[in-house]
Amino acid sequence: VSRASAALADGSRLPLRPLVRSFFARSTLVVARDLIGCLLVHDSPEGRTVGRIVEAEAYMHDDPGSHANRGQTPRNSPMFEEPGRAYVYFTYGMHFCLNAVAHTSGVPGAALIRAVEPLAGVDLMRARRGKAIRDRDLARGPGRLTQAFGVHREHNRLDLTHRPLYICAGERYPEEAVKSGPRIGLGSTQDGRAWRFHVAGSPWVSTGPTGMPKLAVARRRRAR
DNA sequence: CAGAAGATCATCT
DNA sequence: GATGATCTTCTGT
Repeated sequence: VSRASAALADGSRLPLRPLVRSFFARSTLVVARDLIGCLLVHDSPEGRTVGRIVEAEAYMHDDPGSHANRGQTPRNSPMFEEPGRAYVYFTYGMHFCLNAVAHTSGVPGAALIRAVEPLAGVDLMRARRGKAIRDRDLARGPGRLTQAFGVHREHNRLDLTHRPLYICAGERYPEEAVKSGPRIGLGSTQDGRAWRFHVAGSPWVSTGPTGMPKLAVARRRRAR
């Protein structure tokens, strides 16, 4: 845990500088990479939560696994809109996932925020997640993260460059500290278009030590 | 309108 | 490693 996180731990008098829109108006791949180390902040009615992004995933338009791959639908329409917005969708009947819309020149794309290191508002996160949840599990995974931060359907399309839900510049991790690899699962690309980024060795990432986590759905699909 | 799949997680063995 | 929870969205007819 770095000095910065210790400083953040006591509360909210830190310099939170929201990212500007041009940050998101780049290739989805680069945005996903550069989100590593940035701070996710939610100023909700219940209080503020802050976490350092340690894992993100790029969904490019030509990735078969991207919601936008087969054209625009009501659900994925935020991916076709202005970069810097949130794309929040509901999945598996229980979970929300938070993406930052990122692309250039109208080509749809989004970066899924998969895990953060809790920095502030830990008590609030635990209140939302459950009393017995260990710190490590508060926001390790896209569904857990949205639950800990109180992100719901209503946050879809919100502008991530300002309150209440925003992303701020943080420490940039050096290249050697960030691992990347192809996302796995059905329709995952072998050509390097669908990429996951995470902080190497961080206990806060959902990615396992040996590589990518298994996808239950792909497994079960295979079994049938 | 029915059916299937899903950018997941908690829990059990 | 395996299973159930739970429901939205999309596709095909």
